Amino acid sequence: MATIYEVAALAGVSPATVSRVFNALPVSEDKTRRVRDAAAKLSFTPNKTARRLRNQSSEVIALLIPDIENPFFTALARGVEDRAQQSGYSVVLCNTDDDPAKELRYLEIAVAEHMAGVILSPASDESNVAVIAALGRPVVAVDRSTPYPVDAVKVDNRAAGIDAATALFDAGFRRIACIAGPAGIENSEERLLGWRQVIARRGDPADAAPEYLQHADYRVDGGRAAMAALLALATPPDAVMTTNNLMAVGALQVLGEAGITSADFGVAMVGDLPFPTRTPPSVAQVQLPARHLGMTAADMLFDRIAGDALPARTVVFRAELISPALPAGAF
Amino acid sequence: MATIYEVAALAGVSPATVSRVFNALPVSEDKTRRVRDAAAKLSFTPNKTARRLRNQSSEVIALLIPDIENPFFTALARGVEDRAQQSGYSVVLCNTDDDPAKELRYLEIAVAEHMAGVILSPASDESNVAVIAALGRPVVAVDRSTPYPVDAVKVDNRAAGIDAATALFDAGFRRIACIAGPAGIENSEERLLGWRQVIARRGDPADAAPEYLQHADYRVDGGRAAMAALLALATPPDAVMTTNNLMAVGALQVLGEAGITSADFGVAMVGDLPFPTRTPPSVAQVQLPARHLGMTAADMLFDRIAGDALPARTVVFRAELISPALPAGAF
DNA sequence: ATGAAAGCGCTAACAG
DNA sequence: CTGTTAGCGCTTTCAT
Repeated sequence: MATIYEVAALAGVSPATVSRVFNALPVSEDKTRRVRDAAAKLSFTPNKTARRLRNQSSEVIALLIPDIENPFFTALARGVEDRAQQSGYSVVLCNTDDDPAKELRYLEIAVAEHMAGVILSPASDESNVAVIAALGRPVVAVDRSTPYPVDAVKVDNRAAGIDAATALFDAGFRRIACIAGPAGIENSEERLLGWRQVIARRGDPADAAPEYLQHADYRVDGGRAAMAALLALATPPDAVMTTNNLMAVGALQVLGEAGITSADFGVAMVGDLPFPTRTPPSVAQVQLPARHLGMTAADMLFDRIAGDALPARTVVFRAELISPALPAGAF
Repeated sequence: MATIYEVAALAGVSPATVSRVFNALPVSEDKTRRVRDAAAKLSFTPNKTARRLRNQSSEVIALLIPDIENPFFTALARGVEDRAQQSGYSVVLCNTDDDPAKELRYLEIAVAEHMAGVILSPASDESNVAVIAALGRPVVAVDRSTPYPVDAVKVDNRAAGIDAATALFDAGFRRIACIAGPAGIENSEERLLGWRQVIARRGDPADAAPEYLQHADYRVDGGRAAMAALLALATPPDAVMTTNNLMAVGALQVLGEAGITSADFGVAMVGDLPFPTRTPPSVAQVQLPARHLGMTAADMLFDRIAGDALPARTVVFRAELISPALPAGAF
């Protein structure tokens, strides 16, 4: 790894001039060429660590997501990455496991590593965004928001919940259960609210049971457990909606194992069924624009990095219902 | 952000002593306490960038994978991450898109950013591992190997291909097609070889057709296109195996759209069907220990970082066939 | 337009 | 055990 000193010596200029050439500052044409030649000969690459120490900032942003194994978040990550690439930034992907401690650790790393900014999907309301925002580093919340006033990109979760529940009602189901995410995760709470609203407005109280609301973690096994509990009820529901994609996968697995088909049982979800092998899958999906969320969050972050100092904004996307002709047969 | 100088001043010691305390070097108990108190009061965190510039190394490793949206690679990433966490390292996840140029860019970043090591799934045979290995930074190849002599963790791809093809034969299928990955990607070539071997050994030449071998990219749409091409043949196959998970998803989609069930058509894959909604899915899967690959690669990398200088090793895992009672009905 | 020199925050000799 | 000091490689005044 050659340094600017070696390049300077070879080119017969000062280190400062080498630096200027690599930072597109005014340098005479002649010297510019000599520096470039020398740099090429030595295959010189500016040392980013030194530059970072000097500048107190780097061209790296952190993306903190709760579950790297959830296709929703990987699609979101793709969106962020694509935009970052365009802007010459690298993305450090961190998996928080929805663990506030892990999240805090990564936020501190982001500070200590002089990252240019952070995009995160907060693990909880107490997510310590202040840690990083206090240092003047831009932060954008994505998919979930935080009490701390920073930019945010989300979907209209209430509407998404309403759409999912409505699709089941419209298909003729009446005892509609809901498998919600962990209490305290904002987007799940909102989607759940949409379900409640539809039940209250269109349902018959006789069709409702408190057990029709199940809470689970946001993963496949959580969906499985919740669905099993629902089927074990004295009067099981005749349909279920889930507040995310992976819990729907678990629910469908359990339904399949119980030999129940979509002729008997409605399924709707907020999110996209990941890697479906049949088309159309006989479940209603309220599709989330994951990739766009990521792209938009990245755009906002780069605006902030560029110095934009307007008050915090929130962008809300509307999710789109893809409803098959329910009921349809096997799932 | 306080510095060691401020901490030193407050504690009444020299900066070097502060440094020593934070690096667990011998310091008297009294001063240690004073330093810790002062550091706490100033909420001092060592500046990692400065440390990195000084040490020419950091506690960050890079993980380069070809497709972050493929659950196989996210599971692998989880394995790496878990081990890294245990060892106090952070993981920078980079998505190469199987693009050698992007890959090279990330490798150069890994060097310039003073990362402690790299785990990568090479995009091609020409992957310029030399760039990083030449600098004495450890590199471990995972899932795919490279001509450059570095540590590697892989699966027995030939055996996996044989297992997949054999499962279809054993289920009574005879005109067995293969949807292989891009030519030049080692693991696909090996799995394909397994298929060839089974066909040659057990098949009737009359049942074979050159068109039964299709090449596609490693993604869902590639699998779709290849499956459509197979179904359009004058004499279509009666079964297909794919050399990865996502292409199988695409193939299954097309079969479903064509109204073909597993009673008529066998499907096998090297890899795991991601997020299946029915159990057991009526396809044969040769399951890949993705997470273990990641964990093992990380372990090897940390060994190297710790100074292990033995000749390059390759660890090969054996994949495990999960075969349903084929044929079974709807996919 | 260009060079000399200071310093970002930390660690590792080297003295003591 | 502890303090002093010299950099790691780069950017940026401040002169020229």
